[in-house]
Amino acid sequence: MFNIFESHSKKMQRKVRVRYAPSPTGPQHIGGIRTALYNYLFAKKHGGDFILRIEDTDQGRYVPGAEQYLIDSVNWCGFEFNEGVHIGGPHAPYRQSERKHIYKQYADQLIASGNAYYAFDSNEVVEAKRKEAEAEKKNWQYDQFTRMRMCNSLTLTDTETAQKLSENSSYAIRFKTPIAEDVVINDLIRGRVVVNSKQLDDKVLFKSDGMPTYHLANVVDDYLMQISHVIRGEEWLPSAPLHVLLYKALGWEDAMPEFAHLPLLLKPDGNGKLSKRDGDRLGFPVFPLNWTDPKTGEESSGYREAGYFPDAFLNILAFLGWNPGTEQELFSMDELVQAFSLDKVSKSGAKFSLDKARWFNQQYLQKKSASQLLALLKAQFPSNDLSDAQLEKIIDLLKPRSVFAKDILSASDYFFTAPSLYDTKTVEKKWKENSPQIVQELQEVFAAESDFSAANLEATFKAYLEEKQLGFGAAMPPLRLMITGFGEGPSLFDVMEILGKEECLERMEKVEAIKIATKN
RNA sequence: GGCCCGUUCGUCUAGGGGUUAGGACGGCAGAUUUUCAUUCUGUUAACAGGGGUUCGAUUCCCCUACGGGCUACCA
Repeated sequence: MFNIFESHSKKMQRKVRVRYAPSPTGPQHIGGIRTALYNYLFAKKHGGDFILRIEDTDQGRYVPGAEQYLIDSVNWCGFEFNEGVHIGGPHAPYRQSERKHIYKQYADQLIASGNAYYAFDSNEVVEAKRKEAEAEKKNWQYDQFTRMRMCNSLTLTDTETAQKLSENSSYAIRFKTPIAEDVVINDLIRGRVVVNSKQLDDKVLFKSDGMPTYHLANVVDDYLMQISHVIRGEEWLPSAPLHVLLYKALGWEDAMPEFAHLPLLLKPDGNGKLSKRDGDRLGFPVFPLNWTDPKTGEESSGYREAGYFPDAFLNILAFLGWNPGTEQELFSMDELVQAFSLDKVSKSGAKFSLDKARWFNQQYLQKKSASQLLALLKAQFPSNDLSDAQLEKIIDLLKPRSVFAKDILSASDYFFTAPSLYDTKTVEKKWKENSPQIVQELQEVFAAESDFSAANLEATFKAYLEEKQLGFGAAMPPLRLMITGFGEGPSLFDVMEILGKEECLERMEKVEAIKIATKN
């Protein structure tokens, strides 16, 4: 007990160093980015470092561009690494393929200490064993119960082993899992998890191709890079006991990082964890940025291109599996860093909600000023001779009706082009027998006005209604139809003010067009 | 199959031995608005089931069910 306390407090004093360690097998989906984010938040909260390490020990699955994609994604979200493949650092290189020379010595060390052994069994032999067991509906694994019946340095004599090695026989190095030992993981999110080592198989640590497996490379690098906390997805929980055992076997128990296994992001439609292959199938992007598969050319859409703001996306991600325990929902990055805590991370998997995501973006859109949005949208507006002030007015008018910035763009057409088509439903419902006459009369009334401000237009309009004993419903919809082509939208007098007298009168001229040109 | 993790409104979640089980999204209704949207108000809806422990359990324990993960010389 005393010892546990001591080593615990020693760990608490360590400088916080966390890493995000993806395998470059394709674009990281939102779950991966969330893991990166939580690592970052945890690091910053504790004044620590955040490291990017690329775990590319499986050459067969390497996908070019995946690494850069991840870096671009993280940058778009607004956070950064302190060390990593792209920026270097005191523990460079940060790509495991470039650290290849490092791992063998630790595998050798494990063999020397009796914690690992050479396994000469071919893939076929092992596969055959599995198939055989499967046929009997049993499970077979290379473990403490079967290893003495296999071809390895445990069953071979030393000279036989030495001969095999000198013959350049293909071999792997397997971990010699301790016999029936309770392995304890004190997970920061899940609490105490105990697994008996007899359940574990003798995992390959070093592959016959000269590369380490994930397990070895991961533990070695975390140790060498002085990682204090391993924050990763729940899919790693089953191999955490192996990792703990490896730290012990390597004599690094005191330097072992703390573990925190994050809940998974689930598919919103049925079952299973969210995966890369879900692509666009789910009706929402699963990737932060657009991605084109270099092999198949298949394209997947990203949040950036879908129109999400990075700060909104960040907020959405942060809340998928974490909450501050207060009722605040909108968080800036700084606020997230302040509020983040691992013990507020939930234990169960979360399903993504498109509605909630849209709501977040809408909140962020409303918070942006017209000038901020103008900077974003100016180049995309159709060519026009409106002043920035007028464009900002348009933005302010359209903003409350929008979820994405691009919604403002698509709703602003009639400010730049006179409608040539008119909304069918509105025409059917609101364009009455007397509508042409009302529009014509209003045109005359407005033509007489020199003050084309929204306030004056409204007053004039109301005076006209008064005089003619008409209700709003008789005059407003037809007028709006003529000016914008739609049955709904922002305050029409504001629209007219921006459009100006000449343009408005011109649009009101085309009462005949209503009958021939409609749209849905 | 085995091992491990999980389970509060439809969704994200708060809470935690005694609460009217709270919030947000969505839905619905109403108010505001020339219309639409915004905004505001109200409303809808949950502790998987069964056993314990306890004066009392949704909260603690066990079992079951369900969901998920892992079970590769992939990560």
